[in-house]
Amino acid sequence: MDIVTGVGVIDKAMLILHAVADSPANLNDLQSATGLPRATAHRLASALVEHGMLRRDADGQFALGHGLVALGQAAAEHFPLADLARPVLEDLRDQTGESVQLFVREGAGDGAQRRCVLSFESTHGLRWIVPQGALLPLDVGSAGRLLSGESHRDGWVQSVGEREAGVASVSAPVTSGDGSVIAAISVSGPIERLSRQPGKRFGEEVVAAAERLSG
Amino acid sequence: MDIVTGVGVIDKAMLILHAVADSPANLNDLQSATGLPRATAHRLASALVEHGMLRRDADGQFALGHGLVALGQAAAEHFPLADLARPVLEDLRDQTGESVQLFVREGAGDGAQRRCVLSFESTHGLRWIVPQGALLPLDVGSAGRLLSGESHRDGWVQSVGEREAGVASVSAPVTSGDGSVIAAISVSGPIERLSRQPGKRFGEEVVAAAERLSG
DNA sequence: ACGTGCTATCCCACATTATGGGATACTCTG
DNA sequence: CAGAGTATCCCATAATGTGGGATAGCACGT
Repeated sequence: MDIVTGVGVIDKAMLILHAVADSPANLNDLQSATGLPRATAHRLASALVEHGMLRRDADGQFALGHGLVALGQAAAEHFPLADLARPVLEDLRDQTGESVQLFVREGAGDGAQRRCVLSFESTHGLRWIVPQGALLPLDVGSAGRLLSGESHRDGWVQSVGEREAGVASVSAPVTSGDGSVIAAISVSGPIERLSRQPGKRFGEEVVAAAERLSG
Repeated sequence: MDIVTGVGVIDKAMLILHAVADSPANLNDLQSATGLPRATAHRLASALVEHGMLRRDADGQFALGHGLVALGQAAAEHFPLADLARPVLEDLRDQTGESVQLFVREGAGDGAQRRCVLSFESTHGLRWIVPQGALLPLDVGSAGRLLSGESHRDGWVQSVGEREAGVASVSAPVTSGDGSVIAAISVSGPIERLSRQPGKRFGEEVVAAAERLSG
């Protein structure tokens, strides 16, 4: 087995999925991308094909399968927040002209992270992009600190050049009926435009958007 | 182990995913839906949560995870045919007023099936619905027989009450540059509207749509 | 407050399951 | 036809996942 022992089949299967996620891959690509032995990679990939998580494309390469898009759709349907948030975020993006995102906390305890569920890009030429589905750390960035429980005096939290140099952001919490934070809305862009006090600049707008969603 | 021995971890994981796909489920639901022992279901589900394929919702229930929507999106991006087909199918639906679908063959040899990649519903009150992502048999239904290699003299294949009583359909092949069949476009609806010769009624339209996509 | 029924989570000896090195079968290309 | 680059198959080995049961946590009703 690999140097790292104690990894389960599911972990290996996920390695394969993510290796294929970027672009279709043949067995050799899989092997080098995952570090798995050929036979193992082949067996797992074949099993995933059987279940529609992967497919063989015209060239015989492994690509993400159609079962995955079906499951992905189902997943989106079972998460109504994203649908509700779409128009709100779009409005916010138009108001501010900057990139806006919706983050949710994901994972337990120490390994917790935040996931960008929704992302609309700034209309400016110089724009800061967070891809949908991206996983970001929980301890840096305004939305991250917000989701990790940091208090927000004015309804928002800001950060300047914290997670990424040159990027500033303001975030506000989306709360459920009982007041618990279930998500965070974030406006982010270059410091040059957001200034060193992004909260002053866009705090009100972000909070308003977050409140439209809360409840 | 279960009565059915020889099933792999991945198969069990997929059981769990599909059990959750319909609606969020707690551990007991999972247990009865999958037939897996509690401990096993719990361990696998937890592993899937770690990888973002599942998540714990507000009630602690297992639901489809955000990682899944990200992968699903990526999968859709890597399958350009679906995007190209969208406007074509929409036009076809408007022309015919009936439900239209795009099918691709999936799986090898004996266990081959067809997957509905795209589905637009008829505007009629009485409509025949094939959900996106659905897996259908390859040996019945016009699109099924088409994808399993049946010849199509007039450019289309029809079926009447074959897979489902009361439902008729016409399908035409989408071919790649070298003439091989890579997908099938299908118009289907109640026999009352499509008649017992759906090919005569909508054959031309389906073939035209399929040709717009081919190549 | 206490018991009761429900659930999620953890533990550990066991053997079923996945493993992976290597042999084989394909499929192009020159 | 030789040769390189593939995918696929095989099978002895042991590492992995298993699952019965024990524990912990939670919510409700008496």
